[in-house]
Formats: sequence, C-alpha cells, structure tokens
Amino acid sequence: MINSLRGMNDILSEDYARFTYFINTATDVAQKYGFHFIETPLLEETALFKRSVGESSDIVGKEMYQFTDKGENDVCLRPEGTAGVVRAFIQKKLDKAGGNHRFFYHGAMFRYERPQKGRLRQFHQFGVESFGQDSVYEDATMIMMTSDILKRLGIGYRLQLNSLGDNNCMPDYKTNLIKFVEACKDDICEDCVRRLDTNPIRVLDCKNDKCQSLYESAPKLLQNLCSTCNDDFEKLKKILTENGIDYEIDTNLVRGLDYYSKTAFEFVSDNIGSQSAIAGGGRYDRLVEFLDGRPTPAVGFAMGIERLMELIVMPEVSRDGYYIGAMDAEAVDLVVGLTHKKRATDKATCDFKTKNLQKHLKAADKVNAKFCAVIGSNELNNDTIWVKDLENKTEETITLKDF
RNA sequence: GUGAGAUUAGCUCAGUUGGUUAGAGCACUGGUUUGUGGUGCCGGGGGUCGCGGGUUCGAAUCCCGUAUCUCACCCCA
Repeated sequence: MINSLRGMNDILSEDYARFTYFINTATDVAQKYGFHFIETPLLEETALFKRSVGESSDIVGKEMYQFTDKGENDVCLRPEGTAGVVRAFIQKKLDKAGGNHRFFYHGAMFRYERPQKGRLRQFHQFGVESFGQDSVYEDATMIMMTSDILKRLGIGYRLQLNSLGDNNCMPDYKTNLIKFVEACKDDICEDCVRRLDTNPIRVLDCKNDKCQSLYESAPKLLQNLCSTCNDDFEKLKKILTENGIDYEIDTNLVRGLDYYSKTAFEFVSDNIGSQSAIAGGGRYDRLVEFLDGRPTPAVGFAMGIERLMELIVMPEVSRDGYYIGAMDAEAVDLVVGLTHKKRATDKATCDFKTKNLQKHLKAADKVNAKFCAVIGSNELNNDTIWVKDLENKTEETITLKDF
C-alpha cells in the first residue's frame, strides 16, 4: 500500500468542511477590507526566498523542499507566501504604478520539519499583504482584520506586540545587543552562540531559562527606538485600544523571517499545544527594494489554517434539500427522474434500492435532508408522492405535478 | 535534527504470567415490526494484531530493526 508522505495530509469530510468554512470566512472579511485575491505559483526560484526570508533563517537554511528541475533551475516549493506576492507585485510593475495595492491569498506551503501537532510539512496559510501605505493606521488595520477573522470563527487569542525598529535605530541596537551577548558568551546556550553569528536578534526569543535570566538586563528594542518608530508604536497602541483590541507588549517578540521591520505582532492560542502561533505578521518596508523593486512600504500577516481548524467553532448545519426513495421496484425509474429534475433548484439525493418507509426515513435523516419524499404502490397508482418535512414533522401526499 | 510514548475491525478501544477459531461499542449491511426518522427487535460481513526479522513447541503479547502518528525540544503559521 502506498501512503501519503510524512507530514502531508488529505483533507476531506469534516476537515474539509472546517477548511472551507475558514477560507470562506477569511475571504469575506478580507474583501470587506477591500483586499483582492492573488494566486502565485507553488514553485519559485530558490533565490527569491534566500533574498527575502534570509539565508540565516531556519526556513531557508534547513527546511526548504529545494531541487534542480529539468531545465537546471534551482527551484523550491514555497515555504511561505509573502515572497511570492512581493515578486508578483514587482513583476507586474505595480511598484512603479504607485498607490495602494492590497492582496490576500491562501494555499499550500512546504517546510521540511519534524511533524507534530499543528506542524505539517505541507500546510496551508491564509495571508494578506498591503503595499504602498506607510501609515501606522495600516498596521492597525492588519491587526483589526486578523482579530475580525478570529472573532468570526469563535477563536480566542492573545495578541503580542513589538516594534523591531527601522534602518535608523535597528543597526545601532543590533551592535549594542551583540556587544552585550558577547560579554556573556560563556554562559549562554549553544543555540544562542550560533544565533550570534546568524541572526543576533533571535537570542531574545530563546526558550532557555538561563539565557533568559541573563538577557533580562540586555538592551531592550522598545527602549532604543528612534523617534519615528517610537511615535508610530505609541500611535499603534492607541488605535488598538480605541478600537477595543487587547494586546500585550512582548519586547522579546522577534519574527523568524529577516524582512520584518517596525511593527511585529503575533496572535497566539493557549489551547492547541506548543505550536501556539496562529497568526503572525508585521511591517516589511525594505523587502520590495531588496527584491529589486522601487522602495515601497508594506505590511502583511499570515494565518496557519490547520492550527485554526482545531479551534474553529462550527455553526450548526441545518437540514437541507430532498431525499427521494422508492418502496416499489417499479417506482425506481420515476424516483431517479424526479431527483434529476429537483436538482435544478435544490440539493437532492435518492436511493436506487427499494426499502420500507422506516429505512427511507433513516436514510433521509442520515444525509441531513429537510424533506423525505417516497413513492410506494399507493402513490404509484395515483400519480402522487408522499413528502415529509423532517424538521417540522409534517407530511402530505401531493400530485407529481406539484412536487 | 534530538528525546519520550504509541500503532489490534471503517472509528474509539479491550485483550489477564506468551497457550485453542483475536473481542466490545459505534458504523456498515440483511431481515423484521399492517407504510413513519434521528431513540425497536433478530441476524451478518469485516482484522495476515503497522511492516520486516529474531527468541520459542507456540508471539497481538518478549527482543531488534524500520515506517508512521502523538507529545516535548527546536522552529514557526
């Protein structure tokens, strides 16, 4: 027997219902915010992710499905969605067009990781990217949109907020932090030593208790912001408070992708285990330029659909459509024809086997039909059909013409 | 990539110190109750006990390997 690859799932039945319910809800919210759908390829040139996500990140460094295709191109399955959207934005010359361009997308992402709860090798993200707007109101709008989607799905969350600074304040901060961490290099964990070389900011996020206690006296990002970044961050907090969105400040929140600057946020859930981040995003004002576009401010976020699916409170499904059955062998052809006709306007299913009334009612109940319609010898003789409303428990025998 | 625990019918799980034809509930299916469901009665099908080796007279049970899943680390959505 051939099984699916490790960490790759089939989505069907109940899962599919949750999946589409999420997509439909998130799509509706995104459209209400004025965003437009964009579909980008699953396969991209590897260089795209090396330059955007960053070679120092784990995602690019060790988690990509990377290979050489038959044309000798170095390609990989996308590990995240932003890079492709930015690439498309530049390729379509929207950076030169000016103005605001707002997109949302959803689809499969691939990362070669060890699978566990809420972490698959092929997983799905819903994401949003906004280009051309440098106002912090746009950052707030992103957070409000994420919050709206989660609320509509009945999902509780905690919102964590931080500012990563910009080109003015970040480089100085980074140098200071490196100086600080190097001073206690002998006492920190191996991972942090490695991070010092690859992505120093990440040490702040270390889960090691010993490291954390050492870093307590480390310089804090938020206290070293330049005036622009600081003003924006203060303004952001004000907007969120005024719009009824609770948040916590986490000075150690850093994003794992190199392209973020200024606003960084993460929505976490306490109910799905250790993979608790259900949505994350932030501003990435330098990325368009990095990828050879005209400098364009941008903000975005992404949500992990599989993680959300565990938390979604599904609405009750109401009875719908017709189930049509025959109690007499001669009525089967008639039933099939009637079902076909009914499908022009309603959901309709039928059974090809003759059964007694009890069995038909059970079958109708099982497919969650609103009406159970049955033809037996009585009905056959009079050109009628017996119809029961399974919700209101009312029944009537009507002529075939009126059915 | 590291550590730990699982894997028995479609699903959820029993399976006594290794000992006859491996069980239950649900699901499926057939019959039945003068033609009334989600909540009747009686029956039936379905498992090479994840896979591959080994120990043994004998393995679902013990040992080794392997795959997958789960949990944690790590990473991140």
